Amino acid sequence: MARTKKSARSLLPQYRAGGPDSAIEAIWHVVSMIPRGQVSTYGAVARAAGLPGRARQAGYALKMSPPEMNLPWHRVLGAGGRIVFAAGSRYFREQARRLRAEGVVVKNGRAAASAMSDLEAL
DNA sequence: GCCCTGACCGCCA
DNA sequence: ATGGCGGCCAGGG
Repeated sequence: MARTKKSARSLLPQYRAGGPDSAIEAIWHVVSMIPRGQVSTYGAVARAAGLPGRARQAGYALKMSPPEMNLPWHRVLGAGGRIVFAAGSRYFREQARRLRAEGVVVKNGRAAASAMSDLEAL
């Protein structure tokens, strides 16, 4: 997927203004609610956003999220708590660093299951 | 509109 | 644990 910019980015004003009314906004909203020190997965986020089976959308939404939004993207992992970025890559290290910074145990690119939050309960 | 590429997922060999 | 496969769907060419 090559980069995009405007489409999703142009939704930021609406997101700030009101409640989620689009797939991307719903995802951003869910991610913003993951507690510090806890993590979730793309699939779970998508479900919680009312988009079951659309984990890819969650990834897309995060990729497109404006930095100014300061979403805790690092708390979103692949199935099983695995960091999806290529091991050793820049983002991989960045995510592991941020997670450990908030107390999440990361071993071999995988977060301890105990840190997995139950979005259903939010 | 068709084809390919993804910050994905679950199932099965 | 590892790899392949089909399913999912938005963008870009």
